[in-house]
Amino acid sequence: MTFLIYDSLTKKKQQFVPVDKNNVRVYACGPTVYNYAHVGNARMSVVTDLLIRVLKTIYKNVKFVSNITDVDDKIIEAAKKEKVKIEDITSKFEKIYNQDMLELNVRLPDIQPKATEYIKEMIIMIEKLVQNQSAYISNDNVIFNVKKYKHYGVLSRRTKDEQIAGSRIEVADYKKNPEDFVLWKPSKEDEPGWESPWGRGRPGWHIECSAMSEKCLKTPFDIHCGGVDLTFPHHENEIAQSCSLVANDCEPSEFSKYWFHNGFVTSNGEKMSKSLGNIKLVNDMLKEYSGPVIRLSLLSSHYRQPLDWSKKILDQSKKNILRFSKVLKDIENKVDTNNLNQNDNDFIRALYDDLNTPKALAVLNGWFDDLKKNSSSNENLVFLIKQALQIFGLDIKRNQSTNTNITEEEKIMIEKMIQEREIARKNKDFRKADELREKLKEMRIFLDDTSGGTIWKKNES
RNA sequence: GGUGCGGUGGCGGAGAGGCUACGCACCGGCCUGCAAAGCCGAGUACACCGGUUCGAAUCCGGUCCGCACCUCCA
Repeated sequence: MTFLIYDSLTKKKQQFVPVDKNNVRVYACGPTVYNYAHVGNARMSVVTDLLIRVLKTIYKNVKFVSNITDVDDKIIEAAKKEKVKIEDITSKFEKIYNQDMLELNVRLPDIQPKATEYIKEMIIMIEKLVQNQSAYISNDNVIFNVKKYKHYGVLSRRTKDEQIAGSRIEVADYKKNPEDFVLWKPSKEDEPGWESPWGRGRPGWHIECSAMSEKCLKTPFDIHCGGVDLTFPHHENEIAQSCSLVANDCEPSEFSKYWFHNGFVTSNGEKMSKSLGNIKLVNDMLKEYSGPVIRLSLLSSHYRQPLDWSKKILDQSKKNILRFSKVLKDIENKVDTNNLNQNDNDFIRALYDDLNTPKALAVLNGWFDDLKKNSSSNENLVFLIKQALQIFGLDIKRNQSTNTNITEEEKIMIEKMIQEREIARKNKDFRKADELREKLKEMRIFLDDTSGGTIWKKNES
């Protein structure tokens, strides 16, 4: 089976051939931790998590590294505003980020390096770039000279000159070229800083990923992931830095072989932005929807397509998850999937075609239908479904609602009302029975008359 | 102005020269005291205009519209 992956460097679907099939290596640009994670962050994490799960069906050893950016101007700003220490902000939001992602069943990366722990590596890298004249010092900043790298612009398909007219680039006067970027900048007294050959300062944004990916994975590695918005300038600059360490004309693929970018999330058709106040936080959504529901929503369209986030998409996923869980209840412990691995089926074939999740979902739906028709007697089907859900990362059991936040008193009252309704039903006093159903509904208690008696659920999901 | 991605039924969303996915909603039927769930069934589609072809939603040319990036952003 071959895995096809769309490579944004060549702008084509490519057959995935690892650098070393015994050690497949993937890097993803992680979050800057100064705020709660939003749906956009979540999409990147979930999609990358799926990529890793799929790669693991083919390759035994897959090493996944995704960083935490814990030094950045936005963090400094946030700390100033809150009047707390930088570390208080970063450690708080790092924890929240990982917790939120865990709720979405995103596995932790094998290594989650923090930028501040790799300052030494960054300095060494910058020194080399200064030495080989890829970078220059100006106004106490170390700046990368974009003109020195032959392939600058290949990833984003931009030539330096054509985008300047009409763009919003403001050229800092200490730069030789407008798109030159900062590798190292001086820090003020009250800003975090490290001693360096250029005085006390801190790294620019891009160098951290070059340093951490090199250190944790060794270059060239296989896949570099991130949101589309990172293609320019972040990834373009990463390529320039990392490749310039080797040679001025070093091919971009000598850094990472494939580039994997997920599409943007909009909110009700609009870009999520602070000014519009429409940033959807994972943390908030988890109060209303379960992890699997959010995860399924994020995977319901192809990862490269734009995704418009709305209540509708969540409600739709919620129904689908509910439907799955109903069927699943009957087959609970039928087959142990732990040590099984069968990857020659339509579901996996869809995923091997550049992670076609909608198609894979369609296959899964078909299996659920078959299973219902064969009254859960087909062991192979049960196995396939369980494996598929595992690869998708949908832990549906976790979705099952429990009536936990209900007090004993409420419980007694509810059960009393249900009993009352039972009596009314037996006496064919259906008007009273319906009244009781309505009353409970107003309390968000939903009744379900089954052959085994009436069961109830609060705010059913 | 430059770059990239799109416009598919009421909605979400794959596909990609003939077999017209899939899900949600809606409608009809079965079931049910009524609901819910489940089951069975029906319907509606490929932005526009040309062209190529026996045949185009799918290829080619043009037009219109949307989104994102070019500044921090996943």
